[in-house]
Amino acid sequence: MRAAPTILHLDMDAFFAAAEQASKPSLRGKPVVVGGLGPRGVVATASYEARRFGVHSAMPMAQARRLAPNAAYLVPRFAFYRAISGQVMELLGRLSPLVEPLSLDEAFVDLEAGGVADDSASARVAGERLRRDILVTTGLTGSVGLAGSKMLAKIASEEAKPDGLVLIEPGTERELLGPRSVRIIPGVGPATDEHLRRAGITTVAEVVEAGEDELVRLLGRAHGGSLYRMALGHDDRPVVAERDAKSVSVEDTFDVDLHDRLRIRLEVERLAERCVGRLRGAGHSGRTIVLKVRRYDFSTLTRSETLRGPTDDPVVVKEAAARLLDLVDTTGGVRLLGVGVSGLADYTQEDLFAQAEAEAAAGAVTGTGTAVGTGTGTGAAGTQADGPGEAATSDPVPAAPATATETAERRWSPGHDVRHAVYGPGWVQGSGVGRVTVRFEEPGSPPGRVRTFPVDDPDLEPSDPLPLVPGGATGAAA
DNA sequence: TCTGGGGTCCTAGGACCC
DNA sequence: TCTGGGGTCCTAGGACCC
Repeated sequence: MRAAPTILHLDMDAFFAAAEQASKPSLRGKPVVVGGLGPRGVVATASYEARRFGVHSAMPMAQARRLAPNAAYLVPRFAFYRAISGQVMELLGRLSPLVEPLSLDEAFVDLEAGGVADDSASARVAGERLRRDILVTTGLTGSVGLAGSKMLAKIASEEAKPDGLVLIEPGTERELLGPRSVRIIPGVGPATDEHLRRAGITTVAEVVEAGEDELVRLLGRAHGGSLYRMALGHDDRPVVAERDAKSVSVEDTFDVDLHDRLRIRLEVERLAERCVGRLRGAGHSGRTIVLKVRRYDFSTLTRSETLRGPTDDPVVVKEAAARLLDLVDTTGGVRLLGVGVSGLADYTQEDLFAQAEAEAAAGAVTGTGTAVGTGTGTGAAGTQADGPGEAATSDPVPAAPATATETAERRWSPGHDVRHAVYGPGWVQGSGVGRVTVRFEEPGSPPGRVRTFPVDDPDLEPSDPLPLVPGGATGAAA
């Protein structure tokens, strides 16, 4: 806990939805819901207008549609959000070398390490200037929390939403937190809340009264201990700039449950390949392969296997995943499959073999003079240098063979940018029965009008997102 | 039309070792 | 010579976060 509020937490307001509204003028001031549009989709972000209808993150899309039937429903465009996020993180980097991103739209900044602030007044000035810079360069609003610890800075930014700044003066945290629900403390979710409620604890003050021993008894060593410290306002966790990834995973929920064992095996192999693609793209290898299966009744299980050494070989991961699948009963159907790799390293088992052989060979050279192929042969089998990384090697395989029209329609996802040879830039409002509807407008323009085309219209083509701010560099390499 | 996808951290039991 | 006491690794599951 610092004596000055020099830890800053930035949280962009309704980030995905706000980015879509900024890029599509006709959606400004309107309810916008971003999320999966399939039969099993959930809400990723709802604009504040949509929240007024009761729509919120993680809500099933079907429920959102019942609550807000007139909202715009869009699929997320991560490449676009990443580009904006990059601009925001760049601004944070100007404040301090110590920036800890938590997600695309959230980060901690250590203002003291950046030398920009050592007292409340200058911290507030830095925070307000940051909010202004973010608005100018991205056209979006973010909320800022300032406090003497990470936990309090995060609570402050939550209080500041939307489009605000809250500074918690060190020394005032106990009276501020005391009467609030325990849910205000990060790490207290529905389960912990219920657990505490049954023990008669609902407010932060009651957590303090209960005492550390009681909390440890209720919640366990780590959780109970940290909750007690947080309730007192004690939090000395530093802002850490770089954190190494610990696992890489890929999963798919299917529109309809899978029953066919062969199909299930095929999907597991495809997931294993995608997972390895990401693993290699990040320059990693891993020792533990994890298979995740969610069954028709939503019961979820994992099976894992740890190899003797780390690998980034798609065949090795695929075979391990297949072995793990053999351990799982899938009768009744499967709604989700996932493949992950943990125990990450930046070398592989094959590297070690190659190294060991090279050493043995080096020894053999002086020893017997009968050295066999040193390294080159095994090296080729090992690191197959620079894989294709995250290349989109596979399109989703539809459950049933697609018609040509369906294939053409898939090119036009709702919300994605397009360009028409005559009408210029616009975005897909919807598609179906062989037609695609486009609204012609762009970030700086007034709300545009809608036209409909055949899905195979040669004048219409997909395009990259346009910058949200004139001269800005938001155009994502999507 | 009930419940995504990508992560992190913790717990608990058994194996194994000293 | 009635059952010690850690430590670490592995596996499975669960809570939580965005």
